Amino acid sequence: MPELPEVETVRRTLAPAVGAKVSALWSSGLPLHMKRPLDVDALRRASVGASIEGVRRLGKYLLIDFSRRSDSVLVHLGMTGRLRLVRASEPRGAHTHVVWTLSGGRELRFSDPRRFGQVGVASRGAEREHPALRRLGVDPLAGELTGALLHLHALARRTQLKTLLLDQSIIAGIGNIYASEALWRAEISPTLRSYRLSRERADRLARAVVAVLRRALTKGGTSLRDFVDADGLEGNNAGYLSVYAREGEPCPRCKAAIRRKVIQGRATFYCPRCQRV
DNA sequence: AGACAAACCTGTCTGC
DNA sequence: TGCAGACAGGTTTGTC
Repeated sequence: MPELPEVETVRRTLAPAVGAKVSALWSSGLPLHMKRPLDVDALRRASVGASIEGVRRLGKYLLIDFSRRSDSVLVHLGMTGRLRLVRASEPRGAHTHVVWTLSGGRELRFSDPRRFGQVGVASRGAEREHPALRRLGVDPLAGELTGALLHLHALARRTQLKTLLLDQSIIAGIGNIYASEALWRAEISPTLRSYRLSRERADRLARAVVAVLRRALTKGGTSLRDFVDADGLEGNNAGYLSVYAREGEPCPRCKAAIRRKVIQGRATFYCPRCQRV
């Protein structure tokens, strides 16, 4: 579900939790990401008794910082994960796996039916040494993504361009929806071999990636089924998708029928006429 | 190097 | 109505 715009939307809607003090932590005890059990003790040490100082985002990961604690809480939403700020009186839905009890009668809850998400801790100030964050590439919303950089990485690889876009060690935050959308916007075929990407098209693609992510963010993210922000609100970007999940519909640019093709095991949508190899 | 499949899980939708 | 199968926004791991 959540790619960079969705994760950033969650981060922003968690702002009202800043300053809240954590009094307790509960866990379902079920393992999350890759069947690894939650380190509940580490989570408690990092958060219980402290106040939330801020929430940061690295790629699709969220980092929650606490006062006077050397570890931050690390959250990845996986496919169906939700991080919600609710009143403690609100009923706890199924698939709730971690709950932080906050001051002011509120709770921060992590739920995830498929349990592909992650909740853990990372050393504050040395987050980048965490295995999950060590190899993250540039952040497209931080102005770090340039055509030159994208071109450099593309030249070094022979893979299909869409696969390159999904590689978090190059650009952190693009997922399956926005990979298709950015390639459509840049008018480049998802199957183009990376090393054949011209510098000019790399510039265009870099701009397209940023534009597509920025617009999605202004719409509060894309909700196709599961995504909601910390307040439980769905995003409004789904209606602005040009090709994703629109197989057979006319291309908004040239009216040719949009096609679906599996690349790297993931559904990929593109216009066969105006996206050229 | 890279393509591919499977694995981790549950829910939903489709077609018979 | 029931059931099987396909599919889902992510990441890791293993095989060829």
